[in-house]
Amino acid sequence: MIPNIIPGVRRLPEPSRVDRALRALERASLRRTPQRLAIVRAFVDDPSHPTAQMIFDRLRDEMPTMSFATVYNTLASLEQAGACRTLRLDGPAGDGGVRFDPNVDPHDHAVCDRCGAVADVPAPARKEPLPRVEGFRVHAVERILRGACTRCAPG
Amino acid sequence: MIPNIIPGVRRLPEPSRVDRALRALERASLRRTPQRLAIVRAFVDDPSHPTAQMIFDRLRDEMPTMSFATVYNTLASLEQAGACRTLRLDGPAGDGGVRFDPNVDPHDHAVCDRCGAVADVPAPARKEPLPRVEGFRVHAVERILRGACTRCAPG
DNA sequence: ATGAGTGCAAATGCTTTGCATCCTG
DNA sequence: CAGGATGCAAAGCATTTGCACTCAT
Repeated sequence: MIPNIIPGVRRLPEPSRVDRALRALERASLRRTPQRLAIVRAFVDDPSHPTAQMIFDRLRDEMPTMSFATVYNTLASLEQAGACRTLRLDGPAGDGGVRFDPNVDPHDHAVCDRCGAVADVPAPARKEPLPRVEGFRVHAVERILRGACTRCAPG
Repeated sequence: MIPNIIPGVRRLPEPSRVDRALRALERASLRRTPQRLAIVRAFVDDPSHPTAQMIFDRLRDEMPTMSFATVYNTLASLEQAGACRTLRLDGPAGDGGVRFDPNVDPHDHAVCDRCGAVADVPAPARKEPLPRVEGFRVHAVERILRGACTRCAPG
């Protein structure tokens, strides 16, 4: 079943996303097992940045033997394969879990400090140069936009 | 495991920081107890973004009765009082804990993907306008600079 | 038959909570 | 003496691990 999402609406499955993930699995020489396929389908088009728990819950019905460990393993594999990213963005309202983001294109995250909702925000059109930091080689910049969603702070 | 401070050297205590924290406590009508004072002194000048565990360990010697709960309580109070900030920035090398940052001035964080070290990076001089996001009211932008410290990736 | 993948349960680690006690105002 | 603060231990979670079993190559 299709769970709660916050500001975004659940997009209809885009075959391209599922395909992209499956190709990533193949590239990493990982087998296309029923469990992995189910996990991929369960979250690859979900913009709500679900936790492993949420994904696990979604799959209980259609695949009652699904194991928690398999969810974690698969998500870790997908991340290694470049088919998803992991986030930790708990703020004041955060629930402390790792969240999985099937969107691997560069983008920021808007996080509601009150309800913990997360929304993707397209990266700025003009890409800025990586900042220089002494003693560091910067590979990427991750931006979290903290605030309140209109549902929590209307008006 | 506790990653060490990377580029920064532990600064000598700046009375102003301790004072600022104590004033924040006062403003929040929180008592200046020996435990809180010790906790403040133990991390307020530490740029390594320690975890509660690290702070607790530091205090074991000078205050053997110190309780873990008190460390958490005090740090939560300090955060509420605006005297510190909490971070979760575990990446690939992250150890999963909440980290405490006594620096409440606007700044970014450089995180080493290999050893988990964290360094403060002064915010860019020219401040950019807050990005507009539909369905959100953005209060602040948090930037994490992912990369490798020169200790992990020399040259 | 070899090894990847899975499922179950137990273990781990960080954080929070409950509650009795202590202390300060 | 009332409420804030502390200390201790236990409870809660999310995540990881160990191990036996299954299945595909």
